[in-house]
Amino acid sequence: MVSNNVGRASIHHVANRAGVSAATVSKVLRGVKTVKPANVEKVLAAVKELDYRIDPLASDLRRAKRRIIGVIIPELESEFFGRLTSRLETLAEAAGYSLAIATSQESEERELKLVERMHDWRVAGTILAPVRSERGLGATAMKKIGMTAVLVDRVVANDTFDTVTADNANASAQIARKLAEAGHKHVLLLGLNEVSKSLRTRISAFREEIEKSGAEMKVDLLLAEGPLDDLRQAFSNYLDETRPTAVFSLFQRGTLVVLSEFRRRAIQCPQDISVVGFDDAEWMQATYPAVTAVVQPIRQIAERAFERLLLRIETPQSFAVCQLQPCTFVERESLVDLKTAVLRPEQNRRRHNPPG
Amino acid sequence: MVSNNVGRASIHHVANRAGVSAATVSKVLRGVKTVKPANVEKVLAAVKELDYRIDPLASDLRRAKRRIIGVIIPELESEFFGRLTSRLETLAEAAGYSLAIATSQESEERELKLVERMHDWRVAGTILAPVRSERGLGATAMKKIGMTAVLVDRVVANDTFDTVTADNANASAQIARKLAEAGHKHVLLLGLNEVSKSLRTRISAFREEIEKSGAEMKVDLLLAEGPLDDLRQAFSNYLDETRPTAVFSLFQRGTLVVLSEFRRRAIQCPQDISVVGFDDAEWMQATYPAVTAVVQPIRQIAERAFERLLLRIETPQSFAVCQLQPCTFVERESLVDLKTAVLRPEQNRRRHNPPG
DNA sequence: CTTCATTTGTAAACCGATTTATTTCTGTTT
DNA sequence: AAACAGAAATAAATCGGTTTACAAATGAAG
Repeated sequence: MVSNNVGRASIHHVANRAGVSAATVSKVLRGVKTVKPANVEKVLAAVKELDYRIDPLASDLRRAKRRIIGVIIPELESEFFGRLTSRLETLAEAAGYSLAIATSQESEERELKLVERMHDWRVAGTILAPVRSERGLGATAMKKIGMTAVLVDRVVANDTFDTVTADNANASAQIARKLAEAGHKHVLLLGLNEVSKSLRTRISAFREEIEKSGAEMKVDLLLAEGPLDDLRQAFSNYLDETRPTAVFSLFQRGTLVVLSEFRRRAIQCPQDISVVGFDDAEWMQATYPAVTAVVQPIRQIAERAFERLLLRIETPQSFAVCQLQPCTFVERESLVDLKTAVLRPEQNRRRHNPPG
Repeated sequence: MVSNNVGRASIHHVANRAGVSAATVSKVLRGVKTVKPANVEKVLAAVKELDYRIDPLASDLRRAKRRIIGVIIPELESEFFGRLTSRLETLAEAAGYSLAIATSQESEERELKLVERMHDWRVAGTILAPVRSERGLGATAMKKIGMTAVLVDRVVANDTFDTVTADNANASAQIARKLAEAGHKHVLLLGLNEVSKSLRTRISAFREEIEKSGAEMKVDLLLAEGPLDDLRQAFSNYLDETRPTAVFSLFQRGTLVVLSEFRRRAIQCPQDISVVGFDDAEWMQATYPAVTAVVQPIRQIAERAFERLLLRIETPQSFAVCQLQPCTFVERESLVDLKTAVLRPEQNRRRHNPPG
């Protein structure tokens, strides 16, 4: 029986050509040993002649487990998730899986839909970087469904799923300590998307560290939901009435907002206000000034997450582990020690007047 | 006959529950009208009770065309392809397709493998952003296979595939004109990955424009294959012996190399050397100085490409079209007019000595 | 009350693979 | 040469759907 799928040979074509049954072809291709060498030859020849390749989806259908791993991330436009996904792709391929990548676009409703889609696709497992946290719509649905999954990035420990994330708390506390030691007595924490677990962790860890250490510091917090411009506006309003000695941006694009607003207002950084950013980017070495930042261990997050997922796919695990990957810290120019710094205002003026 | 796939109801379960045949269930679900309302009710009820959802892969298997569109891009770590992919995802979903995203990691061999994988997956069509050009390994294989595809970004017109790309030539010529008009008589073109068609177009268009206009300008070209650090080194060596009046970086990360090398050497931009970048990024407004750049119409590229692909999937087209999407231009601070600018060196010194 | 034309419903084939249960082919051993 | 064990090959069932071809039910016309 020869089918009608234009241009593409099926296993039956090969069987015909080789004068054997489809079952034999399947065996040869999967390397089952119980085939006479002469027949192996014939099959291989037919495969070559017909340019035959297994249809992995048809194959998976019968095997009842698909060699596809779902990846759901909030967005693809920042370096963080791009890098993460890229690394996951490499790992997945090495393990014989393909990736089904989808972005929730920072929407929990969409996240839920995507979880369902992954379920429909019968993926072997899913790596979810939730919009919100391990209690969000997506993760909740996964739990109900009983999906094999690992949660990354905007999560904390959880008793259903393995979680892998940067050690936000530690990194944030470290920044708090540094700022306190550098004599900063008034710091603004700047964030977006209050809903993200990572952000909340960064905020609370900062506060707790200050409290614990007994340092004398006023900590302001500025958050804005929705588009980045809202945050820009809020930050601008804030600066109209307050001048902290340092700003700690809790996410990458926030750092950009800070820098560009400083520029617009001709605020000198770090002389007037210091800046530290959570989440490093390549461009931070080229800004004015170069930004001191926390760098997240993206590679490690990807690797640990994938490792756990594979483990769970292959052997059902009894309890969930929570892995915190340590961040590192790049010291550049944007953060000064108020106690030791001797500021020479004359040399620090920028030449351009702020545009507009 | 009730199957064994744990936890998941199949169409047969639903048929049983509703007391009809699987064929009827299929019809109801696909909205075929020839089903008695009473049966529609029963099926819908059973679907809800069993939480049934069609397995799209099994469904596609029989339909012989899969509702999956392949996307092959060189990398996911830069804004450009992240944005492009994101947009494509939205478009694909609106049209009832899922995306299979894969990165060639700037390797043509990998690109070829991915084309083959997409073919194995029997995708309805593929959008390829080639590592090299419309004549690279991937596109060649696609042609041989007879795959429905659209080529984007690093391509020019082609008689087999539709191509969609930024109008590199025009944008580059425009930069050439601007530089000439601003009195720059010695310009360095800085690029990576000589193999990319876009880059080659940008270079040749620049040269041709200068030649055509008869402007008097020395044009140097610096390229480096492989890692970015090679380019950094090459650029550093170049600066040891030459000082152009302007650098035109032909790609985004090149602009970063230029800026950081300037910083290291305490070269004043734009007073000592001007900079223009191809491919804008959000961070370019926060660098020192803010970078004047060409911005690529990513959204439009995604939309035109998807539109053409859909057209080809639905009705085989006879001949290929080539769409050039116009770029725009953001004027910021890094490019000066040598004829009018009055430079005041005293105010332009940066305060920090270059590190190291 | 037939007869014929429509609707509506379903059994069975099919998509392209894998897996099972069974048959056929070997090669020994009596 | 018959009997039997082990190896190799295959027919058929299966995965979860869709589609086809035909049968059954319904309705209208004669």
